[in-house]
Amino acid sequence: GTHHALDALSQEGLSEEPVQQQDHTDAAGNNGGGGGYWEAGQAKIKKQQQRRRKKPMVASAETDDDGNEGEDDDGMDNGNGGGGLGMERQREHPFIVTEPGEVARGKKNGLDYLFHLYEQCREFLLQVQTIAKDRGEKCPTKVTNQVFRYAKKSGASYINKPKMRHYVHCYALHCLDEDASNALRRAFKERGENVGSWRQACYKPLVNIACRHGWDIDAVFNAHPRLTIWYVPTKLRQLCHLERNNAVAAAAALVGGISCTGSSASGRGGCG
Amino acid sequence: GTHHALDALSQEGLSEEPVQQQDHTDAAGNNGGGGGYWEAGQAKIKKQQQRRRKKPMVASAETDDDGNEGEDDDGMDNGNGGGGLGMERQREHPFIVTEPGEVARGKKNGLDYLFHLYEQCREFLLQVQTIAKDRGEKCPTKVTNQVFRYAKKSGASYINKPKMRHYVHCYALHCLDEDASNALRRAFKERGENVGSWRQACYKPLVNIACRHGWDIDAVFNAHPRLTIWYVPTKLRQLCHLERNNAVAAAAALVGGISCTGSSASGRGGCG
DNA sequence: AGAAGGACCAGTGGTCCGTA
DNA sequence: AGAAGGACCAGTGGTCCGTA
Repeated sequence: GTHHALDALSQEGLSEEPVQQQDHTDAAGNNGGGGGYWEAGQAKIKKQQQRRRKKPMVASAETDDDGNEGEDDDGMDNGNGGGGLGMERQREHPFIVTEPGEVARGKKNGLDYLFHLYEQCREFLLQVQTIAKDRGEKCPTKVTNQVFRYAKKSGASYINKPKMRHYVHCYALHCLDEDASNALRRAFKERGENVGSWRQACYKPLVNIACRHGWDIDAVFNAHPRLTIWYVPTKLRQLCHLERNNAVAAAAALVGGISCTGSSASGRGGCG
Repeated sequence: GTHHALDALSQEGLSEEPVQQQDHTDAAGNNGGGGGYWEAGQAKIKKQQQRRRKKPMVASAETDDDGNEGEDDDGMDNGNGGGGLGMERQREHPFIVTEPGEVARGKKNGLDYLFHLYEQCREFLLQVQTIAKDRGEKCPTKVTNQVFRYAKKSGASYINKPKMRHYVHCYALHCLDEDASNALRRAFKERGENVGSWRQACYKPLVNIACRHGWDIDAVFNAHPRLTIWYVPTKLRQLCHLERNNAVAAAAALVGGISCTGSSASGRGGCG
């Protein structure tokens, strides 16, 4: 692998939080009843669902650093029932908006490091693929749960699914238009914006790229070798769809009452 | 769609069975504990798992033919709580081994009809894809649960997942080498073999095809436009893997103690 | 307040086994 | 016995929300 100097950067001075322990006594179930698939992508219906509140947990303990203890098998050791009391689990430093090449100071991580995590995931996927092919098992083409599990088992405990999914579109912009990505970083750093607003701002240039490719954001992802292994984020997909509809409506307004020729949905309006 | 005269054939004189009703009171759960992913593909370990026995059900009722009742929405109506008593649900006729072009007599279905079901699934997938693209939702590339649900909703109640998965490799042979498939059908019909043994016999020629493509059965499926939408069956994948290992072992035996040059795993032995 | 990530949940892939 | 398919289950994709 091409393990990078950046790896070391994130390891110094991690934030800490008390370790939690989960009791697995509640069975999930409830596969009965309603909800069609088609409704899922629609509007905000599902957002209204009640979620069972997680009950506050008792602070507990486990030995951290469950890296490679030399198990020869790939079975997950999800035995959380580690030993002593009072240990604290580390949590990654929060990201801040940094310029390209800039190393974050203090208990922060920079965006070069964020993007490097995506490269690491890609390497883990490649390893999982190699193993799967060798064993004659089905071979993942995307960064799946299996890959995240493999990364964790390989000691990369700082990689996790919610984080990687959260920033996928930022990485996408970095891959697809590095100049635009760099300019955005510099602008948001200068304005003193936080990571959340930088992240939000990454959507728009991507929607414009999709526009230039007939609004097919999947095709955009699949055309890029480092991006094709990532699922297109739901929100980005929805934004592209909304903008396409806007473009279609604008085009329709232009022609007024004249009947549609059938090419308007894929017609080129302005792409931002 | 290219709806076919074969569709009608399966509709006359279906077998019957009493309708069952499922109570959803048992919650599944049990997500605690062991079992790593990697073990799943390995050997027969998982086969030993105990399965909870389903308790015998009370015979109940529902109105059949839940085809297009004119719902304008795609939500599943999985309300099983239909009306009158004493109705009986129909079950498809069993398949028999037929020659190409031969129509099954009596309460049987022939193999042309079986293969036609795969073409119908493909059409349903194409429709699902069209709808998904139009809505800006993620677009399936394979025949998924969603497609089976759509097929059922569209009135094709004779299509179901276990059946289609069961015979996928038979359809694969039909796609990849129609002459060999036809010859096999004729031979097995002549010998009076049942569908099960014909189905078993379809594996071997496919393994030979995989052999000629460097044992990459996924590549074989993906190279064929009508086959790429089907998941490679687990058993076929395993057979290809086993045969590859045999070929490697045989090659290794030939060279004896001489050190490996690294090309043996993909080297060409005989392909049957 | 802004942010990281454990853990949850609906719906999936896969196929067993109660059914006839 | 041979076969069709309802229904189950482990592990997935997706992300909420309790946490700090």
